Amino acid sequence: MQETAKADLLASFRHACGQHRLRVTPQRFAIYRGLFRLKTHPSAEKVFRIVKRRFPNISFDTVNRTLLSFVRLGILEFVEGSGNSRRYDPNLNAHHHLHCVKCGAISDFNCRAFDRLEIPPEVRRGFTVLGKRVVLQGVCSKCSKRK
Amino acid sequence: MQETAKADLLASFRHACGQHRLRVTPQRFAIYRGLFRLKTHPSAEKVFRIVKRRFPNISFDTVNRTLLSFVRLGILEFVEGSGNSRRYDPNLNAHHHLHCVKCGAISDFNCRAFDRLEIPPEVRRGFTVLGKRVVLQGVCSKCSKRK
DNA sequence: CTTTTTGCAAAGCGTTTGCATTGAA
DNA sequence: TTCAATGCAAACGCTTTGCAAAAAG
Repeated sequence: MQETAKADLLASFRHACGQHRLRVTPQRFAIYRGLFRLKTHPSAEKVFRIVKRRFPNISFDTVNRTLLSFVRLGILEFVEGSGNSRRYDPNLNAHHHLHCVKCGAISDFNCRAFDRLEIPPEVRRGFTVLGKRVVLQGVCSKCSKRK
Repeated sequence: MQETAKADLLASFRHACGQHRLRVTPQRFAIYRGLFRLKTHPSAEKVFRIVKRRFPNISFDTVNRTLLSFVRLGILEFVEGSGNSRRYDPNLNAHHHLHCVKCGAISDFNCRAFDRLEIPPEVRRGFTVLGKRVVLQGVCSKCSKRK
């Protein structure tokens, strides 16, 4: 069962790489696998720590460069963050974000009404829209409690 | 006319500072004035260059620290940006953002329908909403032309 | 007079680059 | 065998911190 899942993942990874003339390396696949286990919006550092557990010799630079490549491939997206380090989002389905202004946490929420938003035609003139998201700024429950 | 505008701006600046026990210094006022001349989403570096034209001795650190203070005061907001340096937004009215994924430019657009979006009650449970914005990712006209 | 703020310098942190070595195709 | 990818180290850019001197209240 687990093995089948892994084989499927590898197949789809090979497919994605093939389309973009990217070589299939064990490091890249380890990063790819690691990403789909995460339900968060990790920084490169975070992905590095996760992948390092299974692949102790991997270097931070490889992780960083691979993440940038994956964005180009469309496997990942950058996430708008007002903080220090760049954050990535492996969830390509329609969803929306909550930004905690205190701790910097980014979490997802779903809302069908938001998904259906129509972009005004004037905006489309002069700007090619690739993605659409509602971002709510505020204070998360952890930070509210911490007072 | 210009002088009146400046006096009004100073009065409102004094008011904002008074409410937060922040001292009124010429540097801070110069930064405050500079911000309201800008229609963009500047980085600290950009604000520094603008303010330095009228206040040549000001240091970058003062600008940087002042911007952070202003965010605490509510004069400014952080802007979600997927890039390198932190960006600020002096426009506190309801508006929405276009992010160019190529050059990192952030521009505003207005849309009454977006302004009126109702936030789902389940989201409000557990998250105190302070701001709401639609963010569109895409390619700006300059980058489209540049091919 | 007291306390905050400024300006400068240094430290810190994340990201990017250059290059020799390794490994995929 | 070729050329891209890796790992390492150094460079870089932006942000933050510490501190003495200057300025605000």
